[in-house]
Amino acid sequence: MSESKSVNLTKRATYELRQRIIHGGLPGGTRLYEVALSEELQISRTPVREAMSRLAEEGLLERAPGGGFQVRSFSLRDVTDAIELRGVLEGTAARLAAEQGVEPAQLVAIKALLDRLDGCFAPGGATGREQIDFDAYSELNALFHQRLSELCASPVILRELERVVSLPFASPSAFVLGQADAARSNRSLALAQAQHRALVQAIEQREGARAEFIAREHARIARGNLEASFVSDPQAPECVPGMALIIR
Amino acid sequence: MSESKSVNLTKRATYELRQRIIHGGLPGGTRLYEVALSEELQISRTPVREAMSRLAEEGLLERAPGGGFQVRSFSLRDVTDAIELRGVLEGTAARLAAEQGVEPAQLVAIKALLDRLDGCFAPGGATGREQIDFDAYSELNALFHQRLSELCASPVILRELERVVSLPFASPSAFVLGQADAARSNRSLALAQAQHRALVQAIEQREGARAEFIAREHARIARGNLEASFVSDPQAPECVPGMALIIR
DNA sequence: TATACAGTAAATGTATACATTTCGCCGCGA
DNA sequence: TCGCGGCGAAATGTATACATTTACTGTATA
Repeated sequence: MSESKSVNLTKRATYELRQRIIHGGLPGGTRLYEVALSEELQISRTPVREAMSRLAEEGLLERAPGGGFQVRSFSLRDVTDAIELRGVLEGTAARLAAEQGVEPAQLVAIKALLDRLDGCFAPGGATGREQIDFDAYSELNALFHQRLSELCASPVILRELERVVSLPFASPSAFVLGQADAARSNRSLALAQAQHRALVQAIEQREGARAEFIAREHARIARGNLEASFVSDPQAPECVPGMALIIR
Repeated sequence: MSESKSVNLTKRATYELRQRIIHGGLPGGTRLYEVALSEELQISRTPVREAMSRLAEEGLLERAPGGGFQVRSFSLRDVTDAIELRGVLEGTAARLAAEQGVEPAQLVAIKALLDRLDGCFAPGGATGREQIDFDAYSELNALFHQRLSELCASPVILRELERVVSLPFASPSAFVLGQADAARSNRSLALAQAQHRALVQAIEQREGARAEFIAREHARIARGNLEASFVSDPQAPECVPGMALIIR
């Protein structure tokens, strides 16, 4: 608990509320009352209000009709669409990067990331089953997607992409961790990594359409994993952050 | 000036600031100071602050590094990208609509809009040059794009689309009005209307890929008009709302 | 001359009192 | 029983005093 730093109260309130929303402390649809929250957080109404405003900007809250805020709730369809949207936007970024061409240094850097991602697949030894370092993969994967998006050098595209990705279940690494079915998980990640390589190759060879569609297909893995999560444990797949937001 | 209604002060401040930003009273990059603005608008700091927060959410302001806000400024490239992004998102909406299929009633409604758009092209009589009702076209065009986006029945997609379109120069009707070159303008609008029809046809026939790419190409008309505006009058094409935001 | 530091003015951040609006509840009447 | 209307509690909206942070500027020292 190092959140009670000397940073300002708005940030504290923002952080605290975000945590509660993502982890299910404030389920989707919950109305947030300024007075109640400020008493609970021991922070006056002004920063709490400001925090809510920022979380609305972030997409976790929505403004209620007669003023005030409530926790945004997402149907399974909404989540599917958000992932699809990420695929479309990443695809656009990749296409633009391919069309415009990218700095050699950036290509070198992103290829280095590819190699590091490969390093997460430890040789399985005699068992034949690879042991995957999920935490490292998850982190590097997020970084890879970030760098990939930056290749298009478009602040406008990047901004919207960041916005979509800020929804926890739509982020590229949302479904990496804690999948119930280990075998399925290994297959997903191997396929995903193959797509990562193909994407970089397409951009390097300036194949815009190919890059775009690989990125879209890549996002479909997440979509598949989401649906698998719901099938395997429709009750509470709490492994995935932000799952609490999804109404069942 | 009916803006000094009895609505609350936050809305007044939001409206007033938005107007100033769009019409160039507050050029891109301008830092907004709460105290100065609240004195000028005769409104206390709290609603002014709230208004700035909302305009940041809208994309017209950005949060400055050390706190506070400044007017967002857009390069020509940013505007181009925003229009491209609109094309991509409208394309996605159209594709999803085609893939899922839409209610017959909605198709009927949007076809009625197509007919009304046709009505804006008055027969040119003996001159052979059509007289176009630009204002009516502009309004119907905006409505058409709105309805078209709604066909995909996806709140998530619609939300992001609304966000992009809220940038005045990225809206579908941004470049309809006040084009310097009348002949060019007529050609654009006729082409655009042909694309409108093709789009609806593609959706009706469930041709997702076709619908997507027509929508993208459709947005390219706006991009072309933007570039034409800059070539014809690089100084101050004040005809297009939001043009003041673009740094030259 | 450049840099670092301190002082100060002005900005944003915070708390809170007060104003206004909203919404639900209750009672009255048709 | 249903609907309308007003009353009241509780919510958000607003103003403002005060706190804190930031950033600039001027000066002193290396």
